[in-house]
Amino acid sequence: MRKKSVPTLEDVALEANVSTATVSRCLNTPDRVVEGTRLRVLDVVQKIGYSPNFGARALAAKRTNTIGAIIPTMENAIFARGIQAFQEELRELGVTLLVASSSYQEDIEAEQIRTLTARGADGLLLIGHHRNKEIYSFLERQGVPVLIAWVYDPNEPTISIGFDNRQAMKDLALEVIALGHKEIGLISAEQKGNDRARYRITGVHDAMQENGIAPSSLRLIETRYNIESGATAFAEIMNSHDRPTVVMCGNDVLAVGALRQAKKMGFRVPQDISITGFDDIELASVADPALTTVHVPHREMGRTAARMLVAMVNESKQFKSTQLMTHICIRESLSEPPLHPNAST
Amino acid sequence: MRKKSVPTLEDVALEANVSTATVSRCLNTPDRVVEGTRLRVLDVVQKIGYSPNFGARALAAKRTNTIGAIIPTMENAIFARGIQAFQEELRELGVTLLVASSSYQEDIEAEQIRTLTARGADGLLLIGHHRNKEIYSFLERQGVPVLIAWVYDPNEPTISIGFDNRQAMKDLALEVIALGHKEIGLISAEQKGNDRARYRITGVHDAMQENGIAPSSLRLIETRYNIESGATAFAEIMNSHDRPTVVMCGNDVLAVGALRQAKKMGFRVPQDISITGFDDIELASVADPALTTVHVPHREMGRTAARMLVAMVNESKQFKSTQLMTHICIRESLSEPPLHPNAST
DNA sequence: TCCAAAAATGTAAGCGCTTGCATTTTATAG
DNA sequence: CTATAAAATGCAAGCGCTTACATTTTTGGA
Repeated sequence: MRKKSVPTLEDVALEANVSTATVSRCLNTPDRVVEGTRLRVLDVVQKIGYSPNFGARALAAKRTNTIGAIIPTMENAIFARGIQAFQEELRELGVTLLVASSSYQEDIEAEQIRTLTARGADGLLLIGHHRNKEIYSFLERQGVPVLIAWVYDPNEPTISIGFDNRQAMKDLALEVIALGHKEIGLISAEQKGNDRARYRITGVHDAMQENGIAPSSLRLIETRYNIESGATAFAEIMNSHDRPTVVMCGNDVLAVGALRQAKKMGFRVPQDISITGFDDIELASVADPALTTVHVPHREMGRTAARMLVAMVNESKQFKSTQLMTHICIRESLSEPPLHPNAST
Repeated sequence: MRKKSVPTLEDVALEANVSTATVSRCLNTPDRVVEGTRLRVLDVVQKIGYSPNFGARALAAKRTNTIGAIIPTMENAIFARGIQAFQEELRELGVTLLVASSSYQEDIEAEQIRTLTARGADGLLLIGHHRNKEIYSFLERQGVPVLIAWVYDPNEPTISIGFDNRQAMKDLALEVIALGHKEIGLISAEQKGNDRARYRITGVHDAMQENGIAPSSLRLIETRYNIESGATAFAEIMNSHDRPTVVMCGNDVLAVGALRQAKKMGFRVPQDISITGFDDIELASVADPALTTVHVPHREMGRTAARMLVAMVNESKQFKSTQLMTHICIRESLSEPPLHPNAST
């Protein structure tokens, strides 16, 4: 029976007849070891299947080559593409990514932040600015650089990479209004702890204001982020006595839910009711009718975020927030309002 | 200026006037410390914002309360729901989840396995049985229990939790054939290194065989896992001289791509061509027409996997593979074959 | 009040690795 | 061939934590 315990640096050293220091150097700074020795050592490493203990390494070297990311959810595609790109780029930079998800809950996020930090993440990617002050000071105390993604807000103290949610949604709302819509419904994710949602709502308000439509006339429903909730919210809006002519949605997932519910309730989209989304995830173009939405450059955001964060870890100079541009993606689900709004159903 | 360095156990001990052992116990086995002391210590912990160093802890305790999972991709929803459930359950068990994705590449997966192991994952969740022998022996040497998910195959030496991909696909194919289809197309993920794909193909073969249809008549295309590829493959199949009357797809993502392409090419689904999927992810019910597919109990699989794996880590007794049942989910995209197959387009 | 057993706490030895510094070996030049 | 600088390697001190074992304190019965 093979010796059960996992081989350590020392085992390699003994077997290769060198000191542990040399083995360590073979692994970390190979050019500081003469070729013969190096080959011999690496051979032994192979042979006995040595694999360095990460904890010990982190402890001794105070560096882990690891970056953590905490996203609100893995369950829908909103963050998936961006994170995937983030991970790919990190890999190329020789950095490992640890992902955790918080289920949109602040306390869970805080816990995950502690976990990842304790695990020695050299840097952290977080979504959105909104979170407890204490967390920021904790992070600062730990000396862990943080990059905020999916938002661009140069006024926040923490560096961010992303887009202007408020402006993007405003642009879309302007488009909607330009088509003649005055009665607007909005299905949003819950604002609490979610600044993206908040910014987007404000964007709609802005556009209404600018066109002399009272922002208070907005039919706003806040709900959880999934298709079902989108459907329910849509039903609620459409069953009220003053139906809007367009239902804008805080993201594509909600919009797809709305779309489905519209179909179920017998509304034709966009003839009877227009629906818009946000994010331009795959779902948006697959839906029928295809969703008019705001295109977000997820992959670009992920890759850039990776490079920025790694730079932040390595260099201590001051970085600045980066803005990415979104654009409106006109597809089929948005048109002029019907002439006789309540004709159908 | 505050002292820059991160507080350690010793700092807490000094401040609270106890030994480091006591502080450690307050954190790990609070009932072994008298209340007064415990409160005082925890107070100090709070005050100076102490957070234990994971590496040191893992090093000393030889246990990390962490489980790793490596999935082929985060980019589409196939694994998302299962992993989300897995994570939720782990959380309840007080275990942290580390997720990595391999982009369907064996070498990347091997690397991630090493990484997660080195990081001290107490156990590992992997998808599918197929991988290099060496990896299994490496894992065994490291003493890291492994659970394979998304597959059930009691003949494999490694414990698995999942469903019988072959049988499930066979059942669906039987259904398809029962409707009268004889000309069958199949869009599959690449078989290489993907036993789920392989099992599913075999399942279709089985059903054909059983009905006296030559398995060799199957129009099979292997492609990458995304909507676009599904669309391309569908076009290829339908542009060939002997079109099938039904295109089965290895998963819903491919099926949605096929659906989209069908629409684009002017085929009515299911009147002109039937399409089926596999997995029953959200996309399937949202698509138009809604996809006939195989429902996989993702959440149940995730939760059960979590409990099993944690048990495997804690108890060393022998575990056995668990099978979950799938069922066919009949929706709109499948019907009888058209009377005059090549009437349209 | 005293004593043994139980409970609480302290002491200190590692866990496996990196790295500054000391020592040995090799290369270079005179 | 020798002296010296440079390269390679070894030595050993931690990194921050857990835990077996030792010591001190508390508890409770006689």
